[in-house]
Amino acid sequence: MASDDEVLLVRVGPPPQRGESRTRRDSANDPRRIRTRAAIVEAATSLFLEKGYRGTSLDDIAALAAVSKRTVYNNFADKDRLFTEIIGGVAASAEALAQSLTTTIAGAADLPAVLREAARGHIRAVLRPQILQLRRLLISEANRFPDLARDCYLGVPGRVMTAIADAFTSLASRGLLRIADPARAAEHYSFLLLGAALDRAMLGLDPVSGASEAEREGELDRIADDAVATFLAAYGAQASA
Amino acid sequence: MASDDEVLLVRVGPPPQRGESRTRRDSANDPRRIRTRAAIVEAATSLFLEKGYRGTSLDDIAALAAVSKRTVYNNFADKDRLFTEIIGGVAASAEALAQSLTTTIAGAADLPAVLREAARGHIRAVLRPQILQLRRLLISEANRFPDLARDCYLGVPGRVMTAIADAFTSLASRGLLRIADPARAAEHYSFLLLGAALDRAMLGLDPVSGASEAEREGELDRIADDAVATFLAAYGAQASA
DNA sequence: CCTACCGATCGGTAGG
DNA sequence: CCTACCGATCGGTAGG
Repeated sequence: MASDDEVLLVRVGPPPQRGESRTRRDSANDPRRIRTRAAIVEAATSLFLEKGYRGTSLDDIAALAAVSKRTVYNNFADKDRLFTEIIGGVAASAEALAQSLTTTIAGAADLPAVLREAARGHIRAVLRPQILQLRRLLISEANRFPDLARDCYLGVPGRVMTAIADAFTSLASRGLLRIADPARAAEHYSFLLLGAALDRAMLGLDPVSGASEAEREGELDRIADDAVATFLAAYGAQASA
Repeated sequence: MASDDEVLLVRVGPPPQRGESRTRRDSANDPRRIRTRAAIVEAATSLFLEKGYRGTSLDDIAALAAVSKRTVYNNFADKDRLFTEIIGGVAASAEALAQSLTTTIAGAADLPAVLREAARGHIRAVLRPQILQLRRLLISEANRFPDLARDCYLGVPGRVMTAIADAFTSLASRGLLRIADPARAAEHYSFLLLGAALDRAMLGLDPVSGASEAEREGELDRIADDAVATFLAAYGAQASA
């Protein structure tokens, strides 16, 4: 499984240009400014994910980034825009991570084995601490930032869902699955796999019950295998529904 | 289906006695004190559910309850305890609501029809605005109130899950289901039914896509029926898994 | 039970 | 003169 834990914190780069990209080009590409902005983004990302929107003050962000608060305001118009950019960046990273999960399914030869492998990776990706924090944060602030929550949902789990639905359609056309409604089948697959663990994780409970690391890994595998077994029993080529 | 929307706001009654229940018995049962406390509980419940913990000030609560802020502190030690009592009361009401959903399944004669009916009621109960707000609130404050979140989870969805598992065990012993792991089967049933709609609702999206009321009701029925069909295809007596 | 008020901290901005 | 950035502080409001 992927070990790129930092992929979620990278969003480092020049600030978005607003019109006057020609005349201010030099200052925008100033290495000092780029470094400063990256430090703010990194600090804000970890603080927002950990403490939420209201729980994070601009003083905290400035302190962690080792810049003055005025410097934060020189790079971001206000707290709302900073938050939106940060979460959008994390969601974009999560989206890239998610896409890699669904490419392998469609070409499956031994479907059960491939589905089990994909499911084992999928549940571990979704249960990564950063992803769980992102979900919690979007849920917490869905009232304050409804567009952000909707865009992130459509961008990450929504795209994964349609990718799974497309893969199922392809598998059905090859006679490997019996799918009447691909979108519904993708929902069923996703929540057979993720529902219980995600629900527990969102409420701060351990998503899996194992004590040791090995027990937890085994439990994750069992969840994935059971989900695939139930899915194939219902949607497999030889199934009755 | 139940139309008792106010069942979640009732928790009206004398304050919990702390030791000295004899000497202060009169003042604790004072009708004025009971009425005042009920007003505070009602105001705090609606504000906490709507605006969250940090978004609700004690001034707001006092104003809505038409009492002074000092009166709130005369009834509740601090904001944390007020919040904990409020949420515990809402969860207790939700628990009572949930229990009624699972009693009918076990004695099923026509299992598919009974499951469909139970599922249609179940998803509507979970998607009630107050229940969704409670879930959102517990997720948002799971870091600040970990014990509360855990207790509410074990008390409401956890008990529903075990009740479903027990019903499945009974149905399996009568040859109507093929269940190897009742707890897992209950998870699969629950999240086939609720997963997608709950996930969308948590992020502020419409859980169902219909525009008119009738379309939304039809979509809810379809979600329930599809979940039951998939579940029975996998776990029904004539299924292969 | 109310008015008044506290230590602290919030998001945002002043001058240099 | 420009920029990026600083120390200090603004007016309001939080829980208590």
